[in-house]
Amino acid sequence: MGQAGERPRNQPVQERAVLTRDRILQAATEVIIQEGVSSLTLDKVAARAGVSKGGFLYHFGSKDALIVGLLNQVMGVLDHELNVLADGIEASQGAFALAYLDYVREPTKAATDTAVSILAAAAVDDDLLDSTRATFRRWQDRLCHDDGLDEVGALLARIVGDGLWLIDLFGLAPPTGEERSKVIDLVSSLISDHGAARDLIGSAE
Amino acid sequence: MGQAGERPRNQPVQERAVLTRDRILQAATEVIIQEGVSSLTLDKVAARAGVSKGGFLYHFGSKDALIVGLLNQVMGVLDHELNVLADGIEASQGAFALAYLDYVREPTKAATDTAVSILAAAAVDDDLLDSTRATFRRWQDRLCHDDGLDEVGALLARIVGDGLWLIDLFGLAPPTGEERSKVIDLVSSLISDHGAARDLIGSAE
DNA sequence: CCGACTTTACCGTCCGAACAGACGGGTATC
DNA sequence: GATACCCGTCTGTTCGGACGGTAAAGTCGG
Repeated sequence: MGQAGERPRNQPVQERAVLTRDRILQAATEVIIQEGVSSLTLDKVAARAGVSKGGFLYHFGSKDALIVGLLNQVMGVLDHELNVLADGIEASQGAFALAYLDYVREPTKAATDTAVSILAAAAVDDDLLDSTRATFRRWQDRLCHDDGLDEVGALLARIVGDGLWLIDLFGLAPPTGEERSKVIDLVSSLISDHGAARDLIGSAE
Repeated sequence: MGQAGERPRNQPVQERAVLTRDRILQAATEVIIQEGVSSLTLDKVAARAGVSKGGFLYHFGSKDALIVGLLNQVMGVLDHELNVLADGIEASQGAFALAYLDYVREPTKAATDTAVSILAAAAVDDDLLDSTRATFRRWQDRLCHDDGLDEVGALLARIVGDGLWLIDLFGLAPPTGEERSKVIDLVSSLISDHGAARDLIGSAE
């Protein structure tokens, strides 16, 4: 059997319940990362979480519910980390965009988990991604409006950020740290300098 | 039943065989697009291709083989279309990079098929993507060397190209044609103008 | 403070459906 | 008549999830 996360006894029920829920989510993430999306079965997740199948189904009524739970949790973490990163940037404008880019400077655990969950959702049923899509739409809005960026710069930041992130996920010849950072620096300076984009377009045609 | 693609009779065997093969690949692609990756079963693909299950297994010995075939075919198409596009661009340098960007100006069928196949492969078994990864590595090499671009520009082109493509795949708030084209134009002019990138980096720090 | 009751959190088993792949053929083409 | 191409059926297995049971934790009247 997989190493069952120890299940604490003699605790307030409500508290223990949420811990079990978290253990299940954690177990599911581990299964996907280690064995792939197709190995994500209720039995395997339950076993790894140290819970019976019935116990599992008490917390998540279906496999779809598990995946939605996975997405909600991990997207929440991502959103929070992005906010923290944005707050730590002292730029007058474009702080969120710079954070968005800085976040993918190297692959992080939360980003990987999210990507993995998205992949699982897409593999099972496309509709499960609806709430995730809403989050991305919110990020796009925030990039456009809250930061005072021009729309092209905002979109560029998101494409580069998401692009790197998704390239990492599928392992499609992901760039290593050196060039990767240079690209991020380039794009960062591009969107910080308001007139640069327009000048370049003008000189091109 | 699904509309079985008509199966031509009275034809040279070899020719008919390859046609059947193509019909199967086509049917598999349609199933994934219309019903999702999880609905990709041998029975369904065989029925839609107008072939018995045994007939299917004659051409593809396993489900994995089907997915690999799917990837190889569609990546070949993509590679070919990219080359055609690159040949039609009269730029002195960076033609392939410009083609790479131009290709995702709007989502195309081949790109969608590829993405969908990649998703299927990733969902079933990560290793099935190995040959696809090799193709991306070749593209990256070509972007770097054959075009005389600087490495940062080459990488930027690929990140933006792949980024847009993958955002489309998952429907993660994909940008519409207007802004999308502006971003592509911006990046295109950036990588065409050799000194622009360096100037921007210099002025930023 | 104490019993009776309800609710929460979880267990173990069972089942039907779906699926991948094997096999033993048939038939048209060379 | 050999062989490439294809058919139809069968089987073992796997997986999702329904279900009945149970022991704690919480609630409440007396």
